[in-house]
Amino acid sequence: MYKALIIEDNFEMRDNISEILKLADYEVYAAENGRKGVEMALEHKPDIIICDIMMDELDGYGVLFLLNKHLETSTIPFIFISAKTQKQDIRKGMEMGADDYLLKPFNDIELLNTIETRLKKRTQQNNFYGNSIQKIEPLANSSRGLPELKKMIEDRKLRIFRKRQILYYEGDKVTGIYLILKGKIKTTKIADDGRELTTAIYNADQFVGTNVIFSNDTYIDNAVAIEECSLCFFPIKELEKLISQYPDVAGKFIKILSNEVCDKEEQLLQMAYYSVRKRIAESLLSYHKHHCNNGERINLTRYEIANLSGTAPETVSRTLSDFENEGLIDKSRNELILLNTQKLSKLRN
Amino acid sequence: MYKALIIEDNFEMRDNISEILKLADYEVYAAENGRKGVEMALEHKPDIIICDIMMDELDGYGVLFLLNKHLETSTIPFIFISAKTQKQDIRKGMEMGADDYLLKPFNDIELLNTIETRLKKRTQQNNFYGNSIQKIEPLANSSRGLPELKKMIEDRKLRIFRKRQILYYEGDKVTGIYLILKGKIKTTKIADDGRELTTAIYNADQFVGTNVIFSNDTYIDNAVAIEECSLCFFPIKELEKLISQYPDVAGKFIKILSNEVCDKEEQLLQMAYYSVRKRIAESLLSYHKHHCNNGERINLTRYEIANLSGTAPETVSRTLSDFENEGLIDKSRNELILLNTQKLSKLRN
DNA sequence: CGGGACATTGAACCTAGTCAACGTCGGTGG
DNA sequence: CCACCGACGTTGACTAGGTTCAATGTCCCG
Repeated sequence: MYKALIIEDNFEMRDNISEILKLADYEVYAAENGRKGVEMALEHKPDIIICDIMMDELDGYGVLFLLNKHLETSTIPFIFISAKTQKQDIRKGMEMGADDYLLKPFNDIELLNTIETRLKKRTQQNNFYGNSIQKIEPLANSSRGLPELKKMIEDRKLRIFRKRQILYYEGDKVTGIYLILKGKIKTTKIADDGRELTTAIYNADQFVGTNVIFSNDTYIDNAVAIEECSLCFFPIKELEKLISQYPDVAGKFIKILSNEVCDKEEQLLQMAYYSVRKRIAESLLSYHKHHCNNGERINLTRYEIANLSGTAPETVSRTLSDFENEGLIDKSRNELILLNTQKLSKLRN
Repeated sequence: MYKALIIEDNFEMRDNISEILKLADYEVYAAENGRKGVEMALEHKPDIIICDIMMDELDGYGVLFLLNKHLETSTIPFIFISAKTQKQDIRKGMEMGADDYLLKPFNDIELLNTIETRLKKRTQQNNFYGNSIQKIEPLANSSRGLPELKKMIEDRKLRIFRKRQILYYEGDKVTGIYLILKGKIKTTKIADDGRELTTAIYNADQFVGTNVIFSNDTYIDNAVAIEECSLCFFPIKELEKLISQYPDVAGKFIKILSNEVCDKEEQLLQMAYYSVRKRIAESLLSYHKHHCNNGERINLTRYEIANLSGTAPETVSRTLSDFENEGLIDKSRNELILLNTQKLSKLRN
């Protein structure tokens, strides 16, 4: 029997939903404001949470934010209910990690369907989780501390992030870092005028946010899922404790970090002195090398390529057309193929 | 009684110098080629080495290179003798860490003077060394491994680098990293067309070359002394062993590295989207903040500022003139004073 | 005092950003 | 099912910022 938690300040609405769910054989908990909702979630560990957005004591976004901070509640499917049809509101909810959206008014069927879909999806994820943990094996290959690291991975449930969902913003208080089990994450920095620079793209088996370990209270860049991802979250304190105990874990992160420094230095040189043409070529080559394993195509938008190479989208468009004319690449609207990586890597400046 | 080692393939020359030195009460060893010279240096640990450049088996540069790799011999004063008056040859020798240059022909007085000067200088350095080790104290403040690190620092003799002397080149095999006791070091990368980007400037109490720990076989940037420096060298293997043993040492380096990553990301953003005007301002501010503690002036050449901000020296010149007209800085030929750091940091792009 | 390194200034040129118009695709709603 | 909208891509024209080349000036060192 599944446990469901309803957080809704309107009495009628709350009662109504409770009734429906009880009839559908759920064990139902109900809270009349956000604060109580969070308390109940932590106490009862429900299997699913349905939460209104507009509430007095603590609104739905706040509830989601708080629950995400606790490991035990961060993986519970979370459904917003709201009359807000504004796209940006939905977007905001999704970015924060809500799993679904119920728009008022909705009927019983819609409600139950939505909940069931989410529960089913979560079950699938947990099955998948069994596989992805094996992929971690090589990461935790030997000696003392790394098995502990592996155990940390196993202990925690994985978290699913949707495309475009935000892991953290620059300036957010540091909670922890993420290991990617599946999918791609990009980290970005935003310039004063709003232009965005993609500082890195991470793949499965890589850590995101390592640059805050032992150094920062707040994140110094933004991290966003660029496709559906499953991630494993490591609370910073536990991780730092682990590092302080096990030199092999520490060594692993030193290695990761010094590689990052090397990469960034290289990027820096390119940014400083290479022509846009060359920078775009390098961006494509690098992306291809790290993220297109078996003949996969490059599926970045012009805008994303521009952010990677620090240019304007129009310039990317032009340059790609040039490349195509010169027989260096093949391009369609949303796919790129590198035809001559040799030549691409040896462009004149 | 000082021990002197002469490495010289010409018999007459070698014999001649030996005689002079013996008369001056040195204990003299002589080798007739580079290979033997290195062996003897390692065996006898002389107090000073006089070495010819042009030799068959192993030339003077090779001797110096090999001796620098061994800790026990790397701090021995090293004097080249050569008929080469070419400036670039002298420069090369100096860059490699030779302490002085004797040009053929030279007389007895010149020889003895040169040797004595070097020996005296080395003694002074060793005295100074007693102070600088105390400066390290705060670095090795607590807990288990850091005292070991401190011991490593104490155990090894410091090495003096002259202005413009090279610590390592990009592509060189990694031997170790350096801790700065006094002076400033810059790391640079060179673009294909020869333009140079300064990736960082390091100060006393900072480590240079941390980005190779656990990751690279060869250095990925160049490191040069920008003023007279005393450095402490850590062989990479010993350091990595220490890190593997002591988590607090590891933690220290993780902290250093993640800070570096953060810095470089910020630089990257600036390089990508900031105007040259703003980049130059940021370079000045950053240099001022980190390297001009108590009202010191900024003493970088236009060329160096250009390398820091990824521009052309002419542009720096122009921009600085603009800044001066706007009352933001005061400048003379070789000194800059920031008059209005507030305004400088808030330039429009 | 002369040479060389560094700094300044001018002028020409060119790369890449910006603004704008238009094309194309996919999804949504009437 | 079609029309429309919005997001993304392409192309053109214009512009400005910055590099480059070159000439000249200034300081420091031997």
